Amino acid sequence: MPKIVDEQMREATRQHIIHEAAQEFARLGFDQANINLIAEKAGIGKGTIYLYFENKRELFLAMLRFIAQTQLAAIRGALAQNGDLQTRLEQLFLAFVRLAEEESDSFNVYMSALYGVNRAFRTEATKLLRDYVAVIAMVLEEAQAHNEIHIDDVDTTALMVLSLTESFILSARVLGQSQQNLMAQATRTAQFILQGLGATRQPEEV
Amino acid sequence: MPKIVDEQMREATRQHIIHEAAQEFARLGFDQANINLIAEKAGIGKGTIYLYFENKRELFLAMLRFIAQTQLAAIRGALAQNGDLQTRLEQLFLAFVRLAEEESDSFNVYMSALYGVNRAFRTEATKLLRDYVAVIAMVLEEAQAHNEIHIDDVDTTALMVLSLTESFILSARVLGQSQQNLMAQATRTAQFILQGLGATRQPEEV
Amino acid sequence: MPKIVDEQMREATRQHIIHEAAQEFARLGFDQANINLIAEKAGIGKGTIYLYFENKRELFLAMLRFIAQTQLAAIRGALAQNGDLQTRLEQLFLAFVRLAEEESDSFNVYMSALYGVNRAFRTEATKLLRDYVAVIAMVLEEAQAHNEIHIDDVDTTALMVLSLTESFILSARVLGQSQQNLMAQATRTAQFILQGLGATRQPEEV
Amino acid sequence: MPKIVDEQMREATRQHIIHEAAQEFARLGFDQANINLIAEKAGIGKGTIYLYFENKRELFLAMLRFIAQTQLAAIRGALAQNGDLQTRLEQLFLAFVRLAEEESDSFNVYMSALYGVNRAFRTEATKLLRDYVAVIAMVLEEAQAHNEIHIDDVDTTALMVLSLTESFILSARVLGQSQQNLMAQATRTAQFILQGLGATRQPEEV
DNA sequence: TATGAATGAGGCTTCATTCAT
DNA sequence: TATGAATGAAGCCTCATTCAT
Repeated sequence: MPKIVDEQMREATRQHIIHEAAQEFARLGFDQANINLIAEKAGIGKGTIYLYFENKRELFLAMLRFIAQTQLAAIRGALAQNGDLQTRLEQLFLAFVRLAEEESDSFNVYMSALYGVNRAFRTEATKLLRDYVAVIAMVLEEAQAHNEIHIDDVDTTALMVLSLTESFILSARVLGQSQQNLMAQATRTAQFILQGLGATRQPEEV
Repeated sequence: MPKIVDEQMREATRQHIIHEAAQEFARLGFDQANINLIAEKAGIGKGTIYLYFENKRELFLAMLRFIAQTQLAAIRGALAQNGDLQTRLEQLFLAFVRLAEEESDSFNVYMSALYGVNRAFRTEATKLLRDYVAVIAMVLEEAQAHNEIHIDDVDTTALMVLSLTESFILSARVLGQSQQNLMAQATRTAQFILQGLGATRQPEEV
Repeated sequence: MPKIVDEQMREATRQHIIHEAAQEFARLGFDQANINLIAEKAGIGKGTIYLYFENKRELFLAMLRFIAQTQLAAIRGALAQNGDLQTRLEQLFLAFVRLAEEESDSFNVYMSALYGVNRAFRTEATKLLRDYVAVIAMVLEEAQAHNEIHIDDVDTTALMVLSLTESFILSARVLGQSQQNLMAQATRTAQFILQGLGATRQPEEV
Repeated sequence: MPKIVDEQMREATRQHIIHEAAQEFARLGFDQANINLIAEKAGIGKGTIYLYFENKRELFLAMLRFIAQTQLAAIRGALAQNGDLQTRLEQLFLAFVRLAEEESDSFNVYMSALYGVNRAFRTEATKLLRDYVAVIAMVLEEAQAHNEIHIDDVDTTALMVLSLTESFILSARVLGQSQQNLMAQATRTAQFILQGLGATRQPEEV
């Protein structure tokens, strides 16, 4: 069945292009990134890229969707583990720190899309933001079911948790803090959030 | 002394160009914005812009610096008023909401620069971020002097406060929440922060 | 002998490609026509077309030759019937009207080639023009043998007859006249030509 | 008043570009013609051409309109002179021969547009065809007023006259006849047409 | 000082053609 | 023989920047 092999090859090439594209887009942004250079770095011909993506914009969106999947999977993985809310919030924080560091290209591209001016990209990036909020909301509801906390508006609170986590890391990176430094803040930030939520049983009081 | 008058005229024109540039840059981003169109909207010749700014990039940076000054002034103004920490944090929050709404062009441009990929712009935008942190740190230290709170690392905490505030607003806007909705969150967010900080006297307990 | 069957198959495929090519070339012209699309419409692979034709240009020329054969056969058929010159000129006119209508793709392609700018194509198209003139010259000579007319320069006159017939139809089509309208002009145009030739016995005087 | 000088300069440049464009379009056709080469031949920068014409297509159309004006003026001039119908038809014929020879670029471009496949161009070229027919129809009506001829459908007859004249010349050129040869056919073709029209007083009978 | 016509580098995209399977 | 994925030359067009006026 060469069909399946071909299909696998095609998908592999697609992923490869997306990977190279992410590097270029992260380095230069959408407009300054050069399709020809992406093709060259991917080791394929200029025209070949158009066999996989309709145009530059679609390549960017495909890359964005791929990044979103990857990042969401990482976050879901971090929150999947059992533990009390404090632990899970720490995991969330650490997962974001890791993403920002290890997938910094993706992270940058994603943030650019989210807070940048291109509406088409923002729409796509926003989907991931919603997914993040949903995942965190679910964690909060579980904590609530276990009487760890009591909150009125779960979604807004989830947004607050996400914002704090993400933006804290982003700002810290912009200000030049090391990954080491950042990770050390995990417990503290989780405490901050828990206390902010008025957790019924605050960890350090146990 | 026509020299001074000329100098005033020149500065006025400069500000005018920056103002029009901000609109275009906010609308389209750095790359998609068109220098010729900015000149046209500013009512000056295409070449004239280069008598005020070396090139497109310098125009963008000049605009960024202007925005930074304006925004920082707004934030300083909000925090200048007397009151307890809760009140001041609410003011900080409200000031950001207003900025995001009333100076949305500037706000967008600034966020793009901060989280975007162009290093030159990020460097400039980061300066504002540092200034923000410094202002908030000062407020926190005052509150500490008044025994309202006790915190170890003032700078990190200030960053946390800023991150939460700014990112919360940014995310809420991306998710489509109205200014009304946002403003209603001021008290709640301030409480969240205060509790997170482990404030010695939590407002609702009074 | 599978050899012959193969040869027939090959020729059939060739004709099929030419047929589809004619539609595309007629619709879009040589440059805008897309080889890949022609292959697709012909139900064969992109590469296969190059097993039958050296390149796009040769495909176009082959198509042109095929069209020329078809059209010349139609004209010969129209003029083969017995009758006086008036009748035969009417038949000639009607044959062109039919060609322009029923084989409009071919007709368009042919006219484009003849009056277009590509020298290679014009050369090929000119061959058909010469054949047309030759066929009409023969008819004129027969009429002369029957004392229907007397003309000095048979070739030039034949060219005149062809020009008038063909161009009249072409112009009428360009101006949007219907096939019905055009066909009604057959007798009149034939008379016009005959009178123009100074026919010894003009039909309407009989 | 630099405005007028500038306006004249601008128009001169425009005409110059059109002139160079006509050569390239006549030589290679619309698709094969190269905008960059046209600019180079016109002695201007690549981008400059777009200050005068929106895009390649508009340049082609502008050129077509210019050609149409020029050709129609030539034809009108030829028919403006007094004289009987025979003389005027000869002048028409000679005018077309001259156009085909002296303005062969324009003539080719025009014919390509008229009989080619690009609809947009055909529409524009058709306008000239209508103008031609109108001018000839006017001449025929004058002749009719002078009792030189009697015709029922002036427009159709005018189309016939135009078709014969134009196509005869076109075909003769395609077949390689010299301008000398062609011009010698003027009287003969005019007679052919007059007789075809059933002129009341045929020249050779006088 | 102010202008805007002119420039040309640069980039996305198309598509005829090739070639490994 | 048939295929279609891959190629890369080629070209239209944009726009930041220059410079003569």
